[in-house]
Amino acid sequence: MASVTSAKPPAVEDIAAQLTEAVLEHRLQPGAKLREDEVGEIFGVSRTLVRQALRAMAYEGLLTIEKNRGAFVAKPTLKEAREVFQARALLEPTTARAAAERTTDADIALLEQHIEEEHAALHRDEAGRALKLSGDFHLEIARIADQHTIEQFLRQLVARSSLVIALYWRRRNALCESNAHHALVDALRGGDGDSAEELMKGHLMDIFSQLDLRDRDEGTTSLKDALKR
Amino acid sequence: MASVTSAKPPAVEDIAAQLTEAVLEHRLQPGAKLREDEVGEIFGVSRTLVRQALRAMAYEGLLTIEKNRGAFVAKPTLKEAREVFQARALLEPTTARAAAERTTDADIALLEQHIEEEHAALHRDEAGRALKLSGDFHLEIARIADQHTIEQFLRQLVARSSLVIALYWRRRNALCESNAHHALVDALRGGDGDSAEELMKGHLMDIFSQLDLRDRDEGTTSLKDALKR
DNA sequence: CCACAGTGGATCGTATACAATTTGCGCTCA
DNA sequence: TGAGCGCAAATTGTATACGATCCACTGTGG
Repeated sequence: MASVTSAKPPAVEDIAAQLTEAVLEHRLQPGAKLREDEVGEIFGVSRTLVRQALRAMAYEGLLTIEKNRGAFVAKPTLKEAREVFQARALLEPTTARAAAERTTDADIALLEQHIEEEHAALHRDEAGRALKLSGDFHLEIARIADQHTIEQFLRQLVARSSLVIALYWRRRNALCESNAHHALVDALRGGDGDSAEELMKGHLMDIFSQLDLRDRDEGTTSLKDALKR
Repeated sequence: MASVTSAKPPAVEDIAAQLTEAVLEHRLQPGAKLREDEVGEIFGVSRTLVRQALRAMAYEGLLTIEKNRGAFVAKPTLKEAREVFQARALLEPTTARAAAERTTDADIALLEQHIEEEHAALHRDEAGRALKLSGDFHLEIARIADQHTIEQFLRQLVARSSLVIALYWRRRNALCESNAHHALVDALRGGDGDSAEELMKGHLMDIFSQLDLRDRDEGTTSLKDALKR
């Protein structure tokens, strides 16, 4: 878990941000438990603030809070995994189109820097970090489109996508998609809304198709039930 | 504000639910302040639970929490108002189409009952209550479509729509849309996805066009900026 | 040897106490 | 008279204390 480098007073958002980063980078695996005392001790705050942070993350769908049991990194079911990408498929292509109409040179530079960092992270064998940066790329497009509401929804969906990938990713070999991001930047630079929309649609389908979402034995869905017969 | 009719121990969800209902029914106007002590006294709980409820509502976009100042019923800006309906336009038509494929007789009965209640509320001159029921109708469709993730997003959007309507509704005369809901039910009953999608799209455009979203002096949107020139 | 009830420790849920911040009022002084 | 300073009341932010719940362990009885 991330160390506390700040001088004195970490706020709720800091706690949530660091924990979120750890989840998105797969340093905290789905199912991992986050005890309030433990987290509080790490950040040097009382449980009050920790609870706020954990609840905020639960609202984002990153954690599951079970009454009297504690907070756990969420484990999306197959159905939830499909829903996440179905929702993204509804929101992102149109948003990419809108972004194409408004992209500035500064935006392009920022996006390219993003891709660069992602590439560098991969080179350093930091797959988790690369994945997070890849997600941020998608959020950046929503920001360019100046659609704050959709951006907030996408924040949740991208985060939950990270959990889905942690659970259902097929191959272990790295990414295959930095091309897709490059192509998107080209479309945005050219102000080509049609292409941007189509590229985004295809990109999402690509990711989705690389997940293993066949029905399977649902993990820890009760050994008891499995043996009941 | 709603009285506490329950016997003994109101939980966080109860508090949030009652407050939310009050906002959706316009018994609490945008800008209204919710003091923690006051709310706590009404519900007979400590500020701890009230704070949880208020934060939950803030995540839904119903309240704005200003640090050290308190919680206020949100006042969506023009931009936010537009964004809410743009997001709904992306999510709801496709969801209505999906719902048409899965609608059962029980669903139809429930939807019709909904319309009936809405009508009755209007007859009793409870415009706020009718508005809330109208929102629930839209959520019900997402539920029928079995899209839990989208339903959650829509819950936020519908709730915020209620605030938008409180602020930007043009005419004071009642509703004009119970027809639209009837037509949707017909399409769903017939399993006609195409119609359902089109009807929903038109319905949203209708509502949107009845809002007064011309640029205007944005209330408290920073006197400072307004005087800067 | 296994099943099961009792018990203790760990952990979360809620209330309360205290600290920090804001805000409005009144006082002073030019 | 009016502007500015400062204090006090009100309100929120954070920490801590206490109670409730869950869970694993242990010991006993069959």
